[in-house]
Amino acid sequence: MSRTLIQNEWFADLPDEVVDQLAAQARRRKLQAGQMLYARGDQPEGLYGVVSGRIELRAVSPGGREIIVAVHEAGNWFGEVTLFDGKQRVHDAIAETDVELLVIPHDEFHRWLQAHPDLYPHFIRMLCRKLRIALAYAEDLIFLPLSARLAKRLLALLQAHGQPDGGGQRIDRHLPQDVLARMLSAGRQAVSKELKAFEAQGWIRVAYGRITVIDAEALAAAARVEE
Amino acid sequence: MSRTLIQNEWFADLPDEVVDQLAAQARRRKLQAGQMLYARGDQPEGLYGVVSGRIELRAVSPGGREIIVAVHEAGNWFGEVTLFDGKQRVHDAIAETDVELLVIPHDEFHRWLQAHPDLYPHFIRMLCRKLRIALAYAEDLIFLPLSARLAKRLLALLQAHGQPDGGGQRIDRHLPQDVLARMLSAGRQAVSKELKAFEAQGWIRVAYGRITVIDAEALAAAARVEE
DNA sequence: TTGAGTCTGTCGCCATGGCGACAATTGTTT
DNA sequence: AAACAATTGTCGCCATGGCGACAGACTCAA
Repeated sequence: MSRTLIQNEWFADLPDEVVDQLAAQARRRKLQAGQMLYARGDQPEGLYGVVSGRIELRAVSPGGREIIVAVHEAGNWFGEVTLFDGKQRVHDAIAETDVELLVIPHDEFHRWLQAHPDLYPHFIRMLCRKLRIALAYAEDLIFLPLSARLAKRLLALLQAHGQPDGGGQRIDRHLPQDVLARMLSAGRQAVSKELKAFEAQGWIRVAYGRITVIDAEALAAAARVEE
Repeated sequence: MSRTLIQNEWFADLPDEVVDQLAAQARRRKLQAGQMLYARGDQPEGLYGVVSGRIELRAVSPGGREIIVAVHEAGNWFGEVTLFDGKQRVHDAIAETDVELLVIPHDEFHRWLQAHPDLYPHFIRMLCRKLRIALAYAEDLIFLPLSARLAKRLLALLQAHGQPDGGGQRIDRHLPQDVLARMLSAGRQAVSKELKAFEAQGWIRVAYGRITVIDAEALAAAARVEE
């Protein structure tokens, strides 16, 4: 199993030999860019780990508007909810790039888990973490204006993809503004406007498909709600 | 332990003698209307079960706007996330009426759970359920107009408090429109307008602090997104 | 039955932000 | 380098809904 994957929080603090048993059950799967891994409503297959590439989880409105709920890259595991409750998938999962996955089938995972009941608390904590994230996400939607949500998201992206660059940290991934907009469930034009405003403040630098954060402090303050 | 509480899904399908052991650990607590049980940021104490009365979980915006995140009444358990991850409380909990609670302290619960590791999957499923609810809630916020969210909420309230009444089902609880508004994180006036619109369609009857649903079918359709 | 406290209906103003349109710019491909 | 595709900046229109302000309606307790 890829080192990145087992170093991920999902398995990082578990004993090696225990993880290895599980790894032995994992299958590999490759997807091409644009391919759909599963759709909302599908029956769950198991737990997925991203070895390389990027998977987006999306939701689509009745009217066809599409938002990006989560992005999973090398080292991330996803699909835990359905892994544990066995019910239908909530989101669509699409490969944004060519992707290599590990798949741990539902039955194998649960056989393994039953053999290690001491690991339950670990996975319970993972679910709690997700739940807190979801609650915070909803709260931000309700309470924060677009500018603050954007600032927050930029900082999160910086966290995940920051690369030193000139006077600041570049978000080292192709990031068109309309992707950013769908992550925030906002309109592309509104995001463009806010980015310009941040740039005018000297907090970021905006280029074609690329953003550099110059003043992370100021962004953090804006995320708290500016005026 | 109150029958209602152990018949709740949290413990309903667990063997009686196992639940009784836990019940033996529970303490009772009484709150007066208006009293705060805990606030966001507090350290967790344990799991709470409502014996009688009503507890509201709330979130407050930086600007002081207050929304109602959840309402717990007789038979409900709450506080699971902090019970399992031991971190700070996410919401404020306020007694809306005089309230009688059961409190299962953190340590007792975990001692009990460790003695019954076969119950882990049960609690994992509970957390998954909560997570799905939170995700659906966020999605509704993003995708649905106020009218649809209102229709949904009315149906949920009907589910919990429906009483046959004349031509329909009365929501048998004191329910001023501004409470409804805070449940939907909307403004009072907007809710009033939508309620009037529903009434004009003949779907509900609106009275002082009281709503009667006449055509639940039509509401369900409106919840799906009308035009 | 009367007044205080609640609750509701409505109007009007305004901020946010969705969205179409289009021109300009930058990247990519051949 | 030329054509095509992707991305961005902006303008303008419009719908949603937040919110203050009141007036009127209702409830309940004294």
